[in-house]
Amino acid sequence: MKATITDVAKVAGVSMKTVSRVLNNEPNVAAKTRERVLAVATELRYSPNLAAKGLASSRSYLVALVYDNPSPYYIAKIQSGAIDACRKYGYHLVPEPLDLTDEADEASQEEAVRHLLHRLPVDGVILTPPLSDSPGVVKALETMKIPFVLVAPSGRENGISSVKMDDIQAAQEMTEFLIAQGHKSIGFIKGHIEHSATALRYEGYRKAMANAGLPVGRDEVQQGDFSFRSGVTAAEELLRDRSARPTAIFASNDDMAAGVVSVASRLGIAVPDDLSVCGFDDTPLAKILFPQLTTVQQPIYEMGYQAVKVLVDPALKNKPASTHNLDFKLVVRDSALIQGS
Amino acid sequence: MKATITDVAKVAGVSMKTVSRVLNNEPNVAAKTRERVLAVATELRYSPNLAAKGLASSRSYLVALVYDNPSPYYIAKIQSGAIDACRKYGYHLVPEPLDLTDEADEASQEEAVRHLLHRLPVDGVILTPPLSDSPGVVKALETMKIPFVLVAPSGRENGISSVKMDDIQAAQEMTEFLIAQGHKSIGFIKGHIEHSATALRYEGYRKAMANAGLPVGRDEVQQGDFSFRSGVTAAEELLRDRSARPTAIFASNDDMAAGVVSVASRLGIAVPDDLSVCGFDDTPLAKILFPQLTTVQQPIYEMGYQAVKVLVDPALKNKPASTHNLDFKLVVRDSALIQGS
DNA sequence: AAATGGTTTGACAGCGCTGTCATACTCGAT
DNA sequence: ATCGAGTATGACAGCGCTGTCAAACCATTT
Repeated sequence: MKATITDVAKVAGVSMKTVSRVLNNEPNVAAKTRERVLAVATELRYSPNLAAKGLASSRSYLVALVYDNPSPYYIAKIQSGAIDACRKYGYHLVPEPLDLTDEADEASQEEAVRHLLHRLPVDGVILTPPLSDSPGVVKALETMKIPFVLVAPSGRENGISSVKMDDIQAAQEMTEFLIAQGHKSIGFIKGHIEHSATALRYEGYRKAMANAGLPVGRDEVQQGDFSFRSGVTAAEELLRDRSARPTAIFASNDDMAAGVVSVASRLGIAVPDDLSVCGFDDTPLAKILFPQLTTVQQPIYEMGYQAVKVLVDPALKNKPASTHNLDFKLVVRDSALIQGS
Repeated sequence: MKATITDVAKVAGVSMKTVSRVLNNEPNVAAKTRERVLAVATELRYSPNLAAKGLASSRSYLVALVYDNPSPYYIAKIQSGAIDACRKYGYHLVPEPLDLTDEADEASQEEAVRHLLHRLPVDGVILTPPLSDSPGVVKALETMKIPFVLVAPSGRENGISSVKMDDIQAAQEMTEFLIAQGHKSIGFIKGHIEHSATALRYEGYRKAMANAGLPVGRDEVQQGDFSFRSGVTAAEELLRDRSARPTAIFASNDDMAAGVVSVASRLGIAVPDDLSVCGFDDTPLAKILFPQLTTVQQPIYEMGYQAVKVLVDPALKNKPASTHNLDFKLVVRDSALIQGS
């Protein structure tokens, strides 16, 4: 049924070891031999047994994606990128949700991770936010000596590899875009206090406003929590004063931007004619909404892909920790259209 | 660092095999011995090496979730249920997206699956829609003799295990709910022609209408394709005639229902006062929309959980193929509220 | 006391592969 | 022709575990 290395070796008339060398692209094999082995392997439909490989080389060819993220959309995209990368390198991805809500203190978080990874010996771990900011989780991985990568961590952890996006820069560019449209009074809705992106996006907004010499009034910035409902509340506040309301609102995620749009339509404020609205994240919602949302597209898929690469690519593996900054993209749609176009 | 069975055996003063027996809950071990071994195992923080176990027993303790589904939300939920079940049974879940868009004919689909599963020897495969209706994929699994379960297949495949939900019944109950609200003219928007659920949901609608003795006018049923846009188009058609429009619209998924709601608000038709709207699926969108959508909640998580159970639970494994019908739930929200409440 | 049948235990091989190390082979320089 | 320094190949053990089968043990029954 399923061919083994021994079978291939026999048919090709070489030793198992040589077959192994060919299959793993090791050097020191004559071109002719390599060719022959390869031919036999495909003919016999040979495919390696991961368990045996793993046992012999004490590697598992498995990468764990550890997450504790409320957004299935975000995880799905990361996962999608990670799986594609895994396939390229002959690895497999094992998603491991980790519920830390019950583990308040650092020590028990550490224990939870340890327990999780004890069962499955993986060659690497990808930590997604908010886990990438959890000291307990990071510590567990360090003591277990399992290589890991942080996805979108907030701080500038040194000595740890990470893949991230420049939230500050993105928020800044989005704000600059609005300013370039002629807006002078731009409302901002902040995200959940505990989420690391919140501060970064706000900083980008402030920077852009400051650079343009535009004052930011106290009432122009509202606290939200990334939920639709908080967007509604914030928008009501922002749009309360008919005479002095902002001409644009930048919500720091799409859900809240959707809240803004819904309030605007209830109040009879036309978007984008009377009010431009921007979101952040480019969730599926952004395209479903009417009008469609101008937003920032994060390189989520790419982060997943890159994370795996950092872990398993022989060229990057075992190298000193590296930080990979991936590019975002401003997606301009109807909710904050270019004026006069 | 990591203890092996040999270590445990030595410390406990028994043979490796006995330790193995204890750890796998095999019978014929003296209670006292079992206890001692267990104690040593925990003391040594022993945890089995999956690769070695797999190699020796020619099992992998891995279950593949094979999908080709455009909806990340659906997959995420299935996956979540499947992972939880895997954890319970000591297995792990490996998601395997399978892009069949390039493989038109059955034979090449078969080959694609074979290739996919050739690399990773899994103990079972979960097929999600629309793959659960693909003859090529099913055939590949059959010839490879890999146990598999179908999630929400359309037909009544015999000899194959499946977990499903009764779409007909659900659509029927939703329609009956609307009828009970006093609606006599209920519009229906069908889903994508190629999707198996489309016909089932439509059938449920027709049944309910027929049972209530309500005629279904030609204009009352529109063809959609599960997209927001198609919901918009269908709603425009349904609501075109001001005088003879339906008082309720049942869209066969939430995205299309969202389309209906947006058209209604554009036309100044109040939901639910002038028009009740229902969806199907209970996607996150349903709660974000204003008004929130009355819809059908599918047991997606449960299907994932049950699927793994069928595959790995010793009590169900190797048993004749079984079909598991899981319960749906009508979620009544503002878009089709109970009258007068 | 011997025979019976069941329970408990262990010795050992081997799953399919890779790491290690020894051997054989190649070729340019002497 | 001879040597040395690679380059190419193979023999073999062993990764950590389980399946098989035989041995030892126990409590009955004759």
